[in-house]
Amino acid sequence: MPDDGKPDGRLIDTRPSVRPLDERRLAVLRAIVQDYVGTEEPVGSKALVERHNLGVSPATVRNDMAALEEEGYIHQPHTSAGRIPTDKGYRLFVDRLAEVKPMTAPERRAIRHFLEGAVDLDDVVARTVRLLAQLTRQVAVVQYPSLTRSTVRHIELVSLTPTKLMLVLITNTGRVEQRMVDCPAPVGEALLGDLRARLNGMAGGCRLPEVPTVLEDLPGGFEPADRPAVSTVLTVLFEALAEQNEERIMLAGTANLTRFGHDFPLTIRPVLEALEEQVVLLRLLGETADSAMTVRIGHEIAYEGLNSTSVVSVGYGSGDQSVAKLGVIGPTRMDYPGTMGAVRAVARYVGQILDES
Amino acid sequence: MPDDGKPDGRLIDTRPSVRPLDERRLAVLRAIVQDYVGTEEPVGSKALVERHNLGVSPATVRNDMAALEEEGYIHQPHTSAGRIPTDKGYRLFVDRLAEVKPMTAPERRAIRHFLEGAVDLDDVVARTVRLLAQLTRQVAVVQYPSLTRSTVRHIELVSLTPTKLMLVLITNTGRVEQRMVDCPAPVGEALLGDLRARLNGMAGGCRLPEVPTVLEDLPGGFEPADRPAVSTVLTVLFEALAEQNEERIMLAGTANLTRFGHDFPLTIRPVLEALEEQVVLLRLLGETADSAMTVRIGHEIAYEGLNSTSVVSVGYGSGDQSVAKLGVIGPTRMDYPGTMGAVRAVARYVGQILDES
DNA sequence: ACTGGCACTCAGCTGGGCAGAGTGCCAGAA
DNA sequence: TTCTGGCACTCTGCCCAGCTGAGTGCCAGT
Repeated sequence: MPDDGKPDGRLIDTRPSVRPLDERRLAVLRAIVQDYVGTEEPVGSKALVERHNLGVSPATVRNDMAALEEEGYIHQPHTSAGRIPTDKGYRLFVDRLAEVKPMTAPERRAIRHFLEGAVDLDDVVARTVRLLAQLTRQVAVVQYPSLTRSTVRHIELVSLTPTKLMLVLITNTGRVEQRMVDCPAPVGEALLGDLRARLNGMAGGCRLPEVPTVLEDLPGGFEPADRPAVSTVLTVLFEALAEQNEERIMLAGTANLTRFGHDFPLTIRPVLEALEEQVVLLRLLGETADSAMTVRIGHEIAYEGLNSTSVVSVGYGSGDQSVAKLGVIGPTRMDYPGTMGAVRAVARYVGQILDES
Repeated sequence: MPDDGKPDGRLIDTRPSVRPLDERRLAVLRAIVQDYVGTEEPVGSKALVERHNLGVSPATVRNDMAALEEEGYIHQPHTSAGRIPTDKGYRLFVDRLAEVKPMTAPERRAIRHFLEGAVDLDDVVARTVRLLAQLTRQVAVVQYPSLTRSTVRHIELVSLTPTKLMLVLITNTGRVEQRMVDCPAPVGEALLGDLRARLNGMAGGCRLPEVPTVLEDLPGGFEPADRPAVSTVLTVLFEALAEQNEERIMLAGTANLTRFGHDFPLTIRPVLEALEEQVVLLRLLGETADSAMTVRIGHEIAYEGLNSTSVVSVGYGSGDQSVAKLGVIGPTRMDYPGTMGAVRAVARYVGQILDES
């Protein structure tokens, strides 16, 4: 179907001088991507017209393909083979040619049901990551809800020996962090109780990043003799808060890497290496936009070992606040609409589950 | 070098009637294993005599090989190829022909130094598993120190709402477990303090499995009105203790799977799948003898997906008590002496580190 | 602007032939 | 009896050539 004058204010100039890709060419590209993703084999002009009914002849399609190749959207492994999409081709496909494929109602029910069985935060994350791996048949990554957006539910101090305390921080997302504190002087029960009460009174309900500001002046309210101990506790607490940006991640579905492709011994190695580096994964997820779904394709990914993969990621959270990210990693030739649908659906339901708990 | 009369009390009957494998044949088997592990290729008689100086001719070695094959220790992929060891051959090698290769002094220093940097239990385990993967160039598995052998350092109760408590259990191995408790009736501060004190007084220092016995009669010591709440807390505590047999595991070095062999797309898949199943890994480690090092080879492993791998595992712990297991998983054709040396050394040093903290 | 036809290219398969590694066996030496 | 050298045999792996088929680019014609 040709350009029949979309209301873009240029009805007269029906053929703007810059017309790199008309409708049919896009349709051809879309068809190439779909076929290649399905068959894993370079797709030729003849097969294309047979499988999709674009009402033109192979020769015409060949011309379009030549143009698409010229512009860098597809590429020929060797003369006289079919075409395969380039990273740029997938990019165009994702941006303009594909719609996120929504999950069916039974699928949605299954997701919800599966996640609802979780008993604690660990379990929620574990179930989510497995579910995502299974739905997409790819490698799934889920980041634990970050502490930076959560709030203090309770701070507990436990005396282990006269000078040794255990500091326990409990957040509203159910996460618990503990730290040892070596105090410079013995801490009595009275002081401990007082400190515990004041900590909770002042910081309870605060967002974690705000805690240092809120507690800044706390030592001043204590007897001079007690101040060193109080300061030590605070230091440790602040450290714990800061360190929480070093976040945890859970992984599943690595066995799906074996479905990567023919040449996979070469591709799979760097991917496995990348997956072992929490740092890499965290950076990967970190680059995800907060609300919208992010798709990074092949060389768009900064980390070299993942240049033959694509990453689909999105934030999830309770309410509309995103508290962490999740996503999947797969070969560039992946089913983008389906993957994006699954990722979106799972993110949505995890968010709901977190809300409820 | 022929049998020159070792003092085994049978100087006269130099050739006992049962002589399935004499010295040289064992030497041949040993040489085959060593070469095959090194080259990954079937090893022939000629190459053997060249590389190891068994002072005999290839023809003689051939005869020995025929005998070894007859007995099932080695096997020929096809006529006119060299031999490769069978699982049974590796077994014999490990049991009788190989010595655990001790780490060199610099290696030991490096291990120790690397582990000493750890800041908490998670970090110890994380470092251990990475270290082990790096040393052996295989997949490493480390089980978290089990709770069943550890003791109670502290039990903390925190009131979140009048009827909602948070129970925190801290063990001497540094592990922290928390549980929510929903009480049937409001719990006042006085009761909470009392309960906390009694819990710690009675259970502090106890081994975890003994805790239920020790605390059995606790509710009786409280006012009748408070007993339901106390019972609820105990129930949750006991649950937490029981659940801890569901232990955690950490994994590293999966990228080393790519060094598995030529045919690895087929082998690697079930292995990756197995590695994702904590249950499988736990059972694998569970079958490890408590003190001695265990080596399971190929089909000796109950789990089918791992039938082309070998597992070297050993317990580790503080003092001489084993609190958990660790090990590595690699192809059956692995460097057993080296791997065993590394596993043993790492286990030893983790034990020491745990002792110190 | 599209189509049919044509010549061309090239990967992948097939089959034959060859080299090399390795074996088993046997007769003779130690 | 045990080892050795020699010999014939069996394979796999590799190379080469030729063929087939899929796919292309181009061009002339509608």
